[in-house]
Amino acid sequence: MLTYLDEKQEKVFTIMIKSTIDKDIFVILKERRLRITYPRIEILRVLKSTRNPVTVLEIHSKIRNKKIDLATVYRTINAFLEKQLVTDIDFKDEFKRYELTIDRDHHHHIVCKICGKIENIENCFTDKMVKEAEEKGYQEITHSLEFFGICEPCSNKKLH
Amino acid sequence: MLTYLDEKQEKVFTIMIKSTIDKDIFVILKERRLRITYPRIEILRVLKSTRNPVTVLEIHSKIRNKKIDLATVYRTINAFLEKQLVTDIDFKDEFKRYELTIDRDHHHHIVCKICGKIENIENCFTDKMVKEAEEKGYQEITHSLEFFGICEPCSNKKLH
DNA sequence: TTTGTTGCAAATCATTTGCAGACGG
DNA sequence: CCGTCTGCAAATGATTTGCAACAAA
Repeated sequence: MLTYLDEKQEKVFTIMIKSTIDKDIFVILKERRLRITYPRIEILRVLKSTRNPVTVLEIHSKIRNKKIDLATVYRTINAFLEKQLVTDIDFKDEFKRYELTIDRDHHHHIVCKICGKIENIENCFTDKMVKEAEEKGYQEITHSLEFFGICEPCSNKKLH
Repeated sequence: MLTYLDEKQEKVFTIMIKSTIDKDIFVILKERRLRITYPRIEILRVLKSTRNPVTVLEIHSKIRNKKIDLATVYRTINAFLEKQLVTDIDFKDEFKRYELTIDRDHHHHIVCKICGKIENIENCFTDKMVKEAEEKGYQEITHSLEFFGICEPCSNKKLH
């Protein structure tokens, strides 16, 4: 058996699964026909608890039980991506980042080019551009949009 | 010596550089304080002749003289990126793509999720969102925006 | 002459994959 | 029990880097 927990803990865990585990997580997985497993519960927990898009490495480091393999995190995130449970976001650095799509309105981000701080841009005005794409004959249109800039604290530091 | 050309050709080339070579390319490189070298001229030529964002591999395969190393293409593209001569574009596949910034208006793209065809979206309406970012205190704001959809031919094929 | 560039080969590093054993339903 | 998921280790593949030779200015 996979020894995430010792024998006693395992029984407790089994009971947890059936009862006290965050109903949301249970439902989310069920709805997408994903099996309810310990790694998936943990990864969802981390995703739900972070406000910014996170890298796979960040997810892995925030998981309590270190027995969960990095490869599992990659595979899980890709499964989530297929089920459109997360979106992938490109901040033009070496890591892909992920964010839950559920429980949040559609939004975008601005990243500080200096310190890397991330803030949300809550409004999205892309309808005219989507219309242009529709006129070209495209269907099922999605978009990815990120902003980059220098935040106030970093601007001030630049002036010494 | 680097044998792009034999001795005679080399002299011809030197003269070309000083006279008949695309003035644009000469000026572009000079303005950015980049040395005028054969690989850079070739890479600029390829970039100027392609209408869609291209990968480093595509650039390399379109270069006439195959002595030019892939690593040189990577280094050159990164130098161009620093000088803001090209922009990098993420289509969420495994390759980064690049496009000349000069000689074109600001625009975005829509990529067919099935066949990969790329078309431009000529209009950009992001000013309200940029304003939101400015209100948060950000300066020197840029953005990356790509659209994804299914093009008309691919939609038709899906219906058999 | 000085400094920047290139070719070549090797290294890097995020991500993927094969497989056998373990788990979920 | 069947089919899916996971851990482990090894592979993959785009991109980067060290270095010595070479070219631009």
